[in-house]
Amino acid sequence: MSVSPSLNPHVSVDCVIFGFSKETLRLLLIKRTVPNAITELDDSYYALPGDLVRDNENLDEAAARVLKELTGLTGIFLQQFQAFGDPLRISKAKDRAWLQGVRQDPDARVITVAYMALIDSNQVQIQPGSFSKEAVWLPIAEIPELGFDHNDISEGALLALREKVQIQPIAFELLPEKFTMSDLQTLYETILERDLDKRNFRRKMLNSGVITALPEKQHGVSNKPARYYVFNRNLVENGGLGFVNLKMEGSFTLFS
Amino acid sequence: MSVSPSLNPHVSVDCVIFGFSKETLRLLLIKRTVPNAITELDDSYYALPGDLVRDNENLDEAAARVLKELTGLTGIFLQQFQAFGDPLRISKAKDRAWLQGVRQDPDARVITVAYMALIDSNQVQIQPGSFSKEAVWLPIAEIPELGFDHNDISEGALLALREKVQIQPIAFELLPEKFTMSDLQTLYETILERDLDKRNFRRKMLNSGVITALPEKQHGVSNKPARYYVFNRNLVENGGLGFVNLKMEGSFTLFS
DNA sequence: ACACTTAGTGTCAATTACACACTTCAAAAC
DNA sequence: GTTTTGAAGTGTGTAATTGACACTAAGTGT
Repeated sequence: MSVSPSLNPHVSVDCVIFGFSKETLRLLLIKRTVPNAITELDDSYYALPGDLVRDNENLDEAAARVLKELTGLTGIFLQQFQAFGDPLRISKAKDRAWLQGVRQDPDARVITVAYMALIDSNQVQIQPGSFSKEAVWLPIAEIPELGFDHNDISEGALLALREKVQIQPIAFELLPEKFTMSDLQTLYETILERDLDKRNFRRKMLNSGVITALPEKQHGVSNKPARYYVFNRNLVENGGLGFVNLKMEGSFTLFS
Repeated sequence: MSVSPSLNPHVSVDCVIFGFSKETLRLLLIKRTVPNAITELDDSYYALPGDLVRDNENLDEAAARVLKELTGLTGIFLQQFQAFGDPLRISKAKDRAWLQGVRQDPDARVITVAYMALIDSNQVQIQPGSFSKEAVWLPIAEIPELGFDHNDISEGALLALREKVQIQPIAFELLPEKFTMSDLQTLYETILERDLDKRNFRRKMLNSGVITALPEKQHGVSNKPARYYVFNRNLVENGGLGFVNLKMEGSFTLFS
């Protein structure tokens, strides 16, 4: 039945790493530098962090390794969302130049499995060296042209995030341990790209049981200090809470 | 940065093909026969249809090819849902025997991208020869031990289907062109594994606008004949309808 | 003490969800 | 041709949820 292809593809993982700071969603991107054959100056461009999957590791492990090498963090939210395997996804000149630079066959096909990661960006210290001289948090509205098909992958991740956030309480992964109700609302508004009513938001969040109020309040702010909350990680992860459903405008629900 | 693994993995696609008949959800599985070194009789076992991805095709094309070779059908609902890449996913003796039979290195790693397909099983005529001497529709409750990690993949597909059905009107893909309201309700009840109220179901389905009543009714049934309906494929695919949201027991909705 | 800024609070009307039982229609049985 | 059988089809009242909406509270800075 199956005829073996002439050359096996390479398989990589790429991580779309989301962070949230200064009221914007951001992606953690790495900078790559490649020689430009014409100008003889170096070109640089951004790409998603990723790597080939190694012999002895599974896909989740590979993605976790990439994330750890770049950020030093482990145990963070990381979820596979789509594989990308267009035979022509490596065709830009600079991508080929980069592959040559890392001594890989630039004609080899690479199939990649994309993951999305949600991290509290304040907690990250970029690890020197491993992937790139430089890594930056770029607002999603300002993402330039990336290497390979990484723009497509990033857009896919954003759509996946928007869907997931409507079904599971995962947005908390983007906030620090303690956060205010306004922080949380701003985050949701940013991800969903629409305004939410303050009072209704509070009511539903509190009724849902996914967060707990702390006795502690803000200090040193020049206005009424906000109360801090924490995410009920244990309760949610142990199935104490079901499906979270963020109803979309124009939607309708089926069945009792 | 990245060290090339000693041997590139193979990449395949596997299709979890759902059908619905006699009030049960079924999977289309193929039978594989391999020599048993000890008994010298042939062993056989079931597996998901799949194949290696070819050089010139993308992942969706590979999955569509597998589906077409097996069923002769094109243009049917087919959606990627997860990649599986455990290094030990090929370890059972019969899987290795089968790989040897098709002249592939039984030690090579295979990473697979899994798709789920929804088809009207009445419409399928299994194509002879291509994949297997035999293909069968087995009720999901009666799936035996499959090759590779195909039990895991099937379970993943079922969970994905259950989630998708709550968000998008795709269950129709499992029914014939014309169907009765009871057919539809039974299908939903089967997928969701819970009973639904007849009157509430009808009301919401009709209000949702995803189906249209035909003037035609059943003939020759020994009870009150049911009306036929069709799925509004065009309306739904052109974005005329939004998010479909099937609220789960114990769920809660967030935000206005 | 006053200005400034963000936090925090309650109600009402409209919509949606859910529970629930009888009548209608056609064929088959007698 | 009357009766039996079995699934189709229909409506209402109650409870819960949604969504719109504006003022007071609590700090800091001047």
